[in-house]
Amino acid sequence: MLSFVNSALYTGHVSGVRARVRAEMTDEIKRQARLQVDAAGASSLSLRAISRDMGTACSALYRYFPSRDHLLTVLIIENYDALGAVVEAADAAVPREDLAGRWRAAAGALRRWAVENPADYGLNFGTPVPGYEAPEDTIGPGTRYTNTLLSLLADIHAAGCTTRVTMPRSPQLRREYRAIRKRNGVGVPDELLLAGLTAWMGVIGAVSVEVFGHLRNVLDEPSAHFDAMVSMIGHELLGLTR
Amino acid sequence: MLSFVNSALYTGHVSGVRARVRAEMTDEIKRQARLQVDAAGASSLSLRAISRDMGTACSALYRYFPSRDHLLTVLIIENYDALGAVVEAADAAVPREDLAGRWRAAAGALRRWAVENPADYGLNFGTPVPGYEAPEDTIGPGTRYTNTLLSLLADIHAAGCTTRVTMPRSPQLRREYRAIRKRNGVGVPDELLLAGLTAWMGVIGAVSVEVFGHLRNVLDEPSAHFDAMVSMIGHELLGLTR
DNA sequence: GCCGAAACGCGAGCACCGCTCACAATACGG
DNA sequence: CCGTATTGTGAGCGGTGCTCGCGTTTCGGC
Repeated sequence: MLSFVNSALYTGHVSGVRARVRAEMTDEIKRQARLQVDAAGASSLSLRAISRDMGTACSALYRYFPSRDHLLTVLIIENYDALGAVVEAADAAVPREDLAGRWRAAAGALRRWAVENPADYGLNFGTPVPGYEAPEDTIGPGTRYTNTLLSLLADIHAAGCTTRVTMPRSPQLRREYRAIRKRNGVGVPDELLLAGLTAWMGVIGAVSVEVFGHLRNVLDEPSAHFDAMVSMIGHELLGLTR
Repeated sequence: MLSFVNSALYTGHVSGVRARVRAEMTDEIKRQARLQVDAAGASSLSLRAISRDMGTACSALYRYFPSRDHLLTVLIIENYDALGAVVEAADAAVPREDLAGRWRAAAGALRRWAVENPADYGLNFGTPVPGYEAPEDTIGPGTRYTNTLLSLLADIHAAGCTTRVTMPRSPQLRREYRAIRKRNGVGVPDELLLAGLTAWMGVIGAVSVEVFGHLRNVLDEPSAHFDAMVSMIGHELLGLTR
């Protein structure tokens, strides 16, 4: 992790005083950056402010992160990783045969992480900077939480749950789904894939709408609706009969 | 519209040379701002760059918009209005008794507007600035496209369509839905409200995920999946039998 | 028609930002 | 032990939002 960042800056040995100090410094920069992001959002993250808080020259930070964007990229990667860990843990805490419970747990964990870390959620799932191409390093961690959902989908299929969802006659869409199956190595039928993608987008939409403040004059306590929606999606779309 | 902005700056009569020039100037600023937002995103909107393009002093712009945030707020309001118009037109272009067609048209119009104006969509539905409270003026236009969906929901209920969705035993959620009915004057039963909110969040999630680039390695052409998802939601959740 | 007041355009200026660079100090490895 | 690579420093460049005082222009009431 973080390879692309440090490889361009530091190629020395990992042992020795210097390497340890460097690691501490890097961690402290990230810690301060996270404080700023949580306090005032990613858009107002300032390397100069970090340097002030740390008592160093602002130019010194560029020895550790080549640019503000690279620092933000590292935070994004760590966010994806943290979200992935949270969703995986929630899924793993439920007996594997309780498919509806696992679905609710995974979706609820995603929402809880987002609500507890709104700025981080906004950094990863909000408006991207135009022209900002997600570096390779973000792809791996970025698929961690979706892989949990995909595995759950595979288990749903393996358990013999059948969705009521029907697939439209669209060769193009069938080709897309075939590519997804091949890329991820899951043998989920088209209907369940359609239902699963819809479930995923529904959760992302519900969380985004809540975290980004669009429910202010709609729902007082969005959690009750979220739980009802997730259960309903599991029942009506994913075919989880209980 | 724009009342809160201009009321603090200009209270003169609407006739006369000065008022006309002022209106032209205001429009030109907004035009240039929109060019910048579309080109490089809202985060890099610069009043100084606008002043350079217009050949005026940067301080002159503050006679028209008291701050960069106010200018962005005006753009947000206009975006909500444009989105509302697009969704309303799409809904109105379908025979009122074709409920499934209206649902597909409205959802498709929202997505099309978002895909054609990604920066604008990001400005309204993406990461908000922490601490940024949406001014009163944004609430009205912001509910325009949701009102279309609510009316459609009411027509679905009036047409006798019954959703398969069942409501959980949650007094709190029932209270929330009662408040929504009272606030919007629609007599939609709890089950259909749950289905409708889920449908809305599903659409927002699908569009956000696409526009914000999270489908890059998932779907080559998201429109096919979006159409399938919207039809499926109409059939399975909203109870549109055809 | 005139004259005070309101609105306007302008430029300098403040504090902040990301980022670069030459230079001095330091720790490491051969 | 000494050359070299790494690090910290401060000045500096061009950019940003925003403020303020000034002179000019336009408007509205007398």
